Amino acid sequence: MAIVVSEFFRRNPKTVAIDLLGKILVRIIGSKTLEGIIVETEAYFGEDDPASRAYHGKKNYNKEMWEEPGKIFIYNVHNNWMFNIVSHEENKVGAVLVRALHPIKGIDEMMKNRGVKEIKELTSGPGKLTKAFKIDKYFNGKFLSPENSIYIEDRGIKVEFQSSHRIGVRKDLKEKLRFFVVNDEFVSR
DNA sequence: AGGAAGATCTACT
DNA sequence: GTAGATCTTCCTA
Repeated sequence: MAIVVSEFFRRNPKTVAIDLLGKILVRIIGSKTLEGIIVETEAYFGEDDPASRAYHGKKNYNKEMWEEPGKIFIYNVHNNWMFNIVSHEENKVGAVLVRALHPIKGIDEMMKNRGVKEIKELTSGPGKLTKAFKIDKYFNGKFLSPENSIYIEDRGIKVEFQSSHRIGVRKDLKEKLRFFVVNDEFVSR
C-alpha cells in the first residue's frame, strides 16, 4: 500500500524519521524495480538546528526544506548525493535523511550501479544507497510518487529501533535524532 | 579563487 | 580498526 505522501510527511521530522523505519523505498528504472527497507534515518529541523542545512536561513541550495512535505531534497557532500524527504508541520521547516536501506529486490541492478559485489556494501550508507538506486540531483524538488519512478510503500513491516546522535555533524542538538533498526546489518555503523 | 561539507574508498598499522 | 586522499557542488570573497 502506498503511503499518502501529503499526510505522512506533514508531521514533525522526528516522528516521520521513526515512522519511516520498516517502510519500503521503491525505485523504477526502465523495466527494473529496485526495493529496499528503510533501516536508518535522521531528522533535521529548521533554523534553530545547527546541524541542519536550513540553519543559515533560506538559500538556493536548501529552499526545498521550506516547501511542501513529501518533496525530495537532494544535496551533495564529498561527491555523494544525500537523499532527504521534506518533512515538517504547517509553516515549519525540516527534512528526514535516509541513511541506509536493506535491499530486497533488484540486487543485481544495485551491484551494477555500485560496482561492488558484497551485498552488505550496496546500501549501507547515505551516499551508497543513492548510487545503488541511481538517485541524483535530478530528483531534487520532485514529489515521491510512482509517476516520478520513486515512492514509498507501507507493507506493514514492524521493526524494533534504537536512537543515537546524528552522524558526522559538527554540532548536534541534545536530542537523539538518528534512528535505526536493531540488529540489521545494513545500518551504516 | 578558495574552501568546506550530514561520506566513501583504499591502504595500511 | 583507523588514518588519509578523494576531486563534486555550492557557498563566500
